[in-house]
Amino acid sequence: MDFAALPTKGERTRAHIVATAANLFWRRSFHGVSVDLVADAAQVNKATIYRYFADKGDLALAVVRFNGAVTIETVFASSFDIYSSPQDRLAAIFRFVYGAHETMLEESGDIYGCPIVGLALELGQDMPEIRKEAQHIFDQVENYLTIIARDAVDNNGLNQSPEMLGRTLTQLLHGAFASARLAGAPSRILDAGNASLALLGFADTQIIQQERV
Amino acid sequence: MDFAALPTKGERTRAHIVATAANLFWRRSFHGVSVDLVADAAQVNKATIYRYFADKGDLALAVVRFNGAVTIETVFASSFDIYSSPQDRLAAIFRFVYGAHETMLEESGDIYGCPIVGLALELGQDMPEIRKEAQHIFDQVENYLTIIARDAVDNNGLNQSPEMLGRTLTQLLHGAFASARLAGAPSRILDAGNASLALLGFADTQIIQQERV
Amino acid sequence: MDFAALPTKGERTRAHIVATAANLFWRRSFHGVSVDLVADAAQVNKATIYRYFADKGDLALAVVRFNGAVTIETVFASSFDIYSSPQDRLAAIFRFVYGAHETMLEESGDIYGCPIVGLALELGQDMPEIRKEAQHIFDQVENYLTIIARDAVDNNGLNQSPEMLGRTLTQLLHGAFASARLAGAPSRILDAGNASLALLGFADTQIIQQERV
Amino acid sequence: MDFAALPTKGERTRAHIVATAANLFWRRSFHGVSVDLVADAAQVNKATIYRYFADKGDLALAVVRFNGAVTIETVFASSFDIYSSPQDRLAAIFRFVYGAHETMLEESGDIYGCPIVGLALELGQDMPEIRKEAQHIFDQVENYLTIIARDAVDNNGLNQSPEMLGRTLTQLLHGAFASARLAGAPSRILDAGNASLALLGFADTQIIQQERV
DNA sequence: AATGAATGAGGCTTCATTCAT
DNA sequence: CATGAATGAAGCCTCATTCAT
Repeated sequence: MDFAALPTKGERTRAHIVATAANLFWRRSFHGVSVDLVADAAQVNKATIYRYFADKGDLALAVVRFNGAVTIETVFASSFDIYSSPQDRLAAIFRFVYGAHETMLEESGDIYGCPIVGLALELGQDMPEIRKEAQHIFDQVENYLTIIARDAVDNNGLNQSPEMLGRTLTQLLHGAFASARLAGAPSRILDAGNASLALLGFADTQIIQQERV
Repeated sequence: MDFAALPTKGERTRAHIVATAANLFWRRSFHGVSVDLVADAAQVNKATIYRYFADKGDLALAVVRFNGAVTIETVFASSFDIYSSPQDRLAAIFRFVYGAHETMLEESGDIYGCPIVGLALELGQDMPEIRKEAQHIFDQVENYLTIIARDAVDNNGLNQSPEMLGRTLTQLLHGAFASARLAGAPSRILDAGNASLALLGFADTQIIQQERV
Repeated sequence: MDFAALPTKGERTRAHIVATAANLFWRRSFHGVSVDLVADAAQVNKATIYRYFADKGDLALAVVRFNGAVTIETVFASSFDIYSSPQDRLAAIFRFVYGAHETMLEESGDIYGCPIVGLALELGQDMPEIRKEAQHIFDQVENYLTIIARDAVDNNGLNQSPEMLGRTLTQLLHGAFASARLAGAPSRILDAGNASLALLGFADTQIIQQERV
Repeated sequence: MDFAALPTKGERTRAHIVATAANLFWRRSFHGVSVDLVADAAQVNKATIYRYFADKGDLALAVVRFNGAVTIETVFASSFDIYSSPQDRLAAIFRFVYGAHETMLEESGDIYGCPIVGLALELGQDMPEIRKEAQHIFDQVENYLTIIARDAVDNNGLNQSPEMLGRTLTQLLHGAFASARLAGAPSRILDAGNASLALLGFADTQIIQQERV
């Protein structure tokens, strides 16, 4: 994510375009954003975009990969780095997602749903690679959540398979995004987070919004 | 849904256009389907579409309403009509959704996700009415699921609020669609269904695919 | 060519587009003319062009067919209708081509070569249909010229095969267009015409420019 | 044509670009080849091309000159060097052209027409210099063929002017290229060659394909 | 109630060309 | 001498929409 650190100027330009497009596609969908608009927003000539991406779909694929990398890194890996108990990790993950939604709502007055699923739904039919990529990302997510589930099963002596619990947690996370977007309410993320904790036997733990500056 | 029963020819034409568009938008997204294509598929002149709908967005709104009505009627109301116990009702709902996914996969080789959420995600930004409508539909869904949760809480003596459980069930259902679509696997619906049953304390009950003709 | 006689309005529009494009492609080559320009020249919206032609190449194909039909009809068939002796027919053909070149030069200050060969050379590689069509047209031309050759062989007792003579006449006609275009001189058409007559044993006959109004 | 012999590296680079472009323009026409493609094919940076040529048209002009020089040298001058009788010279010229067509067909599965006329037809309108250059080249060709015609007239006592015969031979050569390209048949070159010999009174001589390795 | 025909705007992509290194 | 990077203009095509019948 540290563009300035990228070796060549070209790679920096490319990364800048991807980040710009990621933001736009997230807010307005793939078809709602023209290549012209991406170029304008990135302050780059349209032809420059085509120097780095074969076509608009190729850009979308790069965006999905970018979104996936950012998500895994900043949400999951970092929660695992900071915390070690399953309840802390899970709470951290949902706290992060919730915080992002709060910020989103404040800054742009709206809530946009999961940027990976959004693109995958819109383009999945025409671009199988995009769906493959999204699937791959959520396999990773499920892996993280399954680890949490396994630790919870061990700690709390649940008699459910960690794998199934991991899958359920993943689906709940999907549902959290969808319902937050439809209702326009970040609190739906908290609902899903608390339900997830309850599911793993941490009924006492509640996700509480951190103070944000 | 029984078009032939509609009084005037105009109403039948209109309903036919909506049903055709619903199918196309579902499979290929809103922007992936041109008005020309809808006209061709419905075997209707393009100008006829504009006789019944102010613009393409208006058609999309009608499609969302249509999808909502069909879903509530054929999935939720009908499950409630046939069954009375919470576990039977829940199982029936998921069995229906699962069956629809199996059929979808067989007939078109792919799985398309929730048609209501799909349109809401794609158009939510530009057409608030559509998101409102989708929200309204899922409020009804949540109502149905909350009733089931309440009965389960009563039956099984759970110490969770039916409202929160209803919400969680709704989110799990959202997640079921998303994950089935990404993975291309109808079994994800069964996973969510069984998790839902477990959540309500019906760990013994399993949703099993009915014989289909 | 009588557009007003075409049954439907659509067919007239289509024919008008083809005729306009034929003229432009002839003067400025296929790639030298944009679809926008064709639309402007035909006083038709660009989208209207795409209502009648799948793409620009499809329009070029229609143009080649049009050019072929016009050529066969106005040059060859009509010369055969009016005259019956081989030398009269051949002279009429070349007189017509020569006259067209003179007019061209007067009206636009330049000479454009054969519109069929021009398009075939430029597009033959990417559009085999176009070359096929051009080949078909010149097969017809060769047929006409072979008939003339056969009659000449009979009349003048030449000991060459009419088929080979027909082919040579066809090649000379090709060369006449090329050399007239390169030199910017209509007289090259007369040269080829007189050489053709000589070839068939009509050394006395000379093609003379008719008085033109 | 011996690039390695060129004094400076720059001249070699330039010559290499011209030769590469000549080949591409020949096969795919001027507008069908982008500067990018020329750069790729020549394994040279695009900016390097603009170091040696003012613009793409300038490159085309260089290509026409190159084609002309190669043609005159390898086909006409060399035939005149090797042979002295008119029929041998003419036969050698057509044999060469025919052989080139056979090779072309074998190596690339297609036949491309005269590269000089092709460019002149496509660009003649926008670039008068190119047409001038092409005209100049074919004046030289006509000179060579007129010399052959003159010798034939002397030898065979024909009562036609060598100049007119030279012109006819030139036009037949043009027609040979055009008809070979349209029909995709190298044999059309032989047809024109034999017709040319017959025209000069060498009815007995036939051009026969040489054994090629 | 329905249709064939037409349109303006805009989308995606590519091109020839130049700049800075 | 050569290159990686960038750009403005233009090209082809499609879309949603309307008109006249």
